Order: sequence, then structure tokens, then C-alpha cells
Amino acid sequence: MSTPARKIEIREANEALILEAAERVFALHGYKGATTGRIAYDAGLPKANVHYYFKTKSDLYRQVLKHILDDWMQAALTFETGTDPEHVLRTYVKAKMDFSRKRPWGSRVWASEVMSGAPVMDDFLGTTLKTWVDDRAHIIRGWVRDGKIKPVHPRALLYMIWATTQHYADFERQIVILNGGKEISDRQYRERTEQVVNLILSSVGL
Amino acid sequence: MSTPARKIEIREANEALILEAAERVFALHGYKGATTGRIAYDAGLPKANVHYYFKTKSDLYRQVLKHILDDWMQAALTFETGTDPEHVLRTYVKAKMDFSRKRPWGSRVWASEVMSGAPVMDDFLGTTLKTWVDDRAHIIRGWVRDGKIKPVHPRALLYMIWATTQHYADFERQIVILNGGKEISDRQYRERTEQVVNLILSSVGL
DNA sequence: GCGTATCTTGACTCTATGGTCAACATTACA
DNA sequence: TGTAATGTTGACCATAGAGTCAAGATACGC
Repeated sequence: MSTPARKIEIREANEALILEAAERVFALHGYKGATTGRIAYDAGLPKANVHYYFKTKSDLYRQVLKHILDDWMQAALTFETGTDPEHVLRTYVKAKMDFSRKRPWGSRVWASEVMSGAPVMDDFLGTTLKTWVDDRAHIIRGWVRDGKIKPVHPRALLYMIWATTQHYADFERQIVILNGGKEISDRQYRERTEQVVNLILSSVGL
Repeated sequence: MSTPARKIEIREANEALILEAAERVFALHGYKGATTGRIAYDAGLPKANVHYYFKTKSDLYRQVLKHILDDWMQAALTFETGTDPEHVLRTYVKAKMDFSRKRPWGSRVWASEVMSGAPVMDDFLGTTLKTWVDDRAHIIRGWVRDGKIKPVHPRALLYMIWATTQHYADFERQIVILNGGKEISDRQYRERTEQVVNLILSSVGL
């Protein structure tokens, strides 16, 4: 009997609830610091329920990372080939800044994972991401060859883009405090995005 | 009887050993994930000894952060007032890159702390760091006013510098994997430092 | 050598937490 | 309505790990 619609709804709704809570808790407390009890509480469910949908904490963590990865790949797609450097870079940096704004927890979980040596995402880094980076490096090198941008080292540029954009998610607390304790408004963030885009474009001579 | 030389030596040597191990373990596993047992093991001492020198794990963590802070302030000093933008920025970015190379664990502990909401360093951020940033922002605004650099938003620039330079410590694992699994040599790192300096200088039109 | 302060360490306690389970509730479908 | 999945949950277990302690070792001043 293939699970019927209503049952699927329940499952999906609860899994989504748990994943969302988990992403936040993992981001704020790290893998070890996150407790399934806390995740359950934040999701509004008893702990046993969390273990019903996700066998172990480790499984849940993997799923959270996978979710983040999907969205990351989405942003990565905006770095298309073909068009001119300015358009590509502007679009990509904007997408990354949007991601930092909308999925700050995801960014932090990712950062935590990498900082602790990427025990789980290791193979993704070496395969999918490596390929993606190598491809983009090729494109950037082409731009340099054609004199469209200054002679920059592709990976140095990519890392600067990642670092800068993700900084707004990972170091949000620091940014808010340095903003005088005031939350960053949507308007402020849009302006900041524009400033970041301009800095990046300038850095390659655009 | 004020503690004599030999005893002081022992204490200082052991505290240094423990602090060093602790920085690494906190960096790799986060606050909760770090165990005093592991720290002790890495320092080559029994666990009880760690608790002899540092009452609690929380105390030890604070000491580690304080240590990092001291070095951070050291690097911060290289952002002097007075001289011309190019020299100041070049020196500062280099110092930050050096810090990432020599104290990667420190950088990560700091990142972890901020990512989890800076529960411990909160007041430092709001006081010392805020003052520092406000002062530098003033200097940068002066450069812009005098037409020495492009019109950039001071904090956007500072954050880009921090993010980019710290990325090389915090995301080292990712960088190594994307480097084909090969560790970054001193020579490679020196070149990369130069590339980062150039990107930053370009971004403000230097 | 003697007394005192500091240091060392194995063995212990106690709490937090990941994970299990069995009883019960709900949904599905004939 | 009966039966079988699937979902819900409080109570429970086992382990890891922070912190304690007391007994002993070492350094120090006299």
C-alpha cells in the first residue's frame, strides 16, 4: 500500500518542521552542542517524535546539510557561463548576499562543518564543488586572457566572494553590535549588497 | 611566600600547554564538542590537572578567547592612522593573512563564538571593537573625502577584509581540498597573500 | 631533615542527553 | 466496522563527560 496523501502530508510537514528547527539549533550550538531535545522543543514536538522521523542525530545533521547544499547549488547556478563578467559577477554576488539574508542558519551550519574539518561533506567538496570551482576558474581565466578584467587569480577571487558574502550570515551578531545594536533593515541590507557588489567589481577592475 | 621561580615556571608551562591544546580542540569541535578530557590528552596531562589550572571548562574557554583577542589587537595596531591608504591597507591585510596562517585555531574559535551569538565576547564587541571600527571608519571616510580612494562604505570594506583574510583560516579544509588535497605551501601562501592584497587595493581603486 | 605550599593523578559522583520502547491514537481502506 | 499501517508520546536506559576529592609526590625555605 503506497502511503496515501494525508499520511504523506503529515510526514512532510513534520520533517520540514524538524529540519527547520534543526538548522537553527545546529547553527547556534554546533553539532555536539545541538540537542535533539532542543530541536524537538523548537519544532513543537516531543523528542521521541524527532527520533521517529530521523533515526539518529547524525542522520538529521546530514539531511540538514543536504538541504543547505541544494540551495547552495541554486545560487551557484547564477554563475552562468557565456555572458559578460560584470553581469555574471553582479548576479552571483547578489544571489550569495540574498542567501546570507534568507538562510543565515544554513550558512553557519556549513561554516561549522568546514571548520571542524568537513567530516561529513568531505566528498562533496572534492567532487561537485571542485568541479564547479575548476569550471569557474576556467571562465575567469578566459576573462583575464581577453582583457575583460584585471589579471586576478580565479580562486582568490572566488574565495573573496564567498568569504565576504557569507560573512553577513556567519558574523551577523558582530555586524549588528557594530551597527550600534540595531538590527539590519531590509533597506540597509539592500544598500550593503550594492556596496559589496561594487567592491567586488572594482577589485577586478570593473 | 611569593611563589618562587621554579614553581612559576611549572605553572606557566602547564597553562601554556593546556591553552594551546584547548584552542585547537575548541576550534575543531566547538565549545560543547570540546571535552576537557581531550584537551588534557592533547596537552599530555591527566584531566584532573586541567581542572587544577583552570577551574571550569567555561573559564578555560574565556582564557582562550582572551589570548586570541590579545593577538587580534596586535594585528589591529598595524592599521595605523596617518600614513597613506595603500601602505596602511597593505600592511593590515598582510598582518591579517599572517594571523590566519599562524593562528588558524584562534580564528576558528573566534568565528564559532560569534556564530553562536557571541555570548562571551559580547561586551568586547560593543566596546573595544566598536571604538576601533568607528575610528577606522573615520579614517577611511577621510581618504574618500580627499579623493585618495574610491567612495566606499568603510564598514563594507573592513568586513570584506576581515572575511577574506579569516576565510583562509576558517575554511582551510575546503581550500586544501579545492587545491587538489595538497597542503598550501609557505610559498603558495605568500603568493596568495599578495593576490588578496591586490584584490583589496583594487577594490578601493588603488 | 622538617613543615608547608604547590602540583599530580586515579577513582569517584552526578547530570545531561542520545536513543529505545511499549502503549496508545489516528488514518486508511476493505 | 475491523484490521493494518503510520504517527504520538511519556517513561525508561546507558553512556559520556564535567567536575570533585583525597592521597600522594615534588619543590621550597629554613
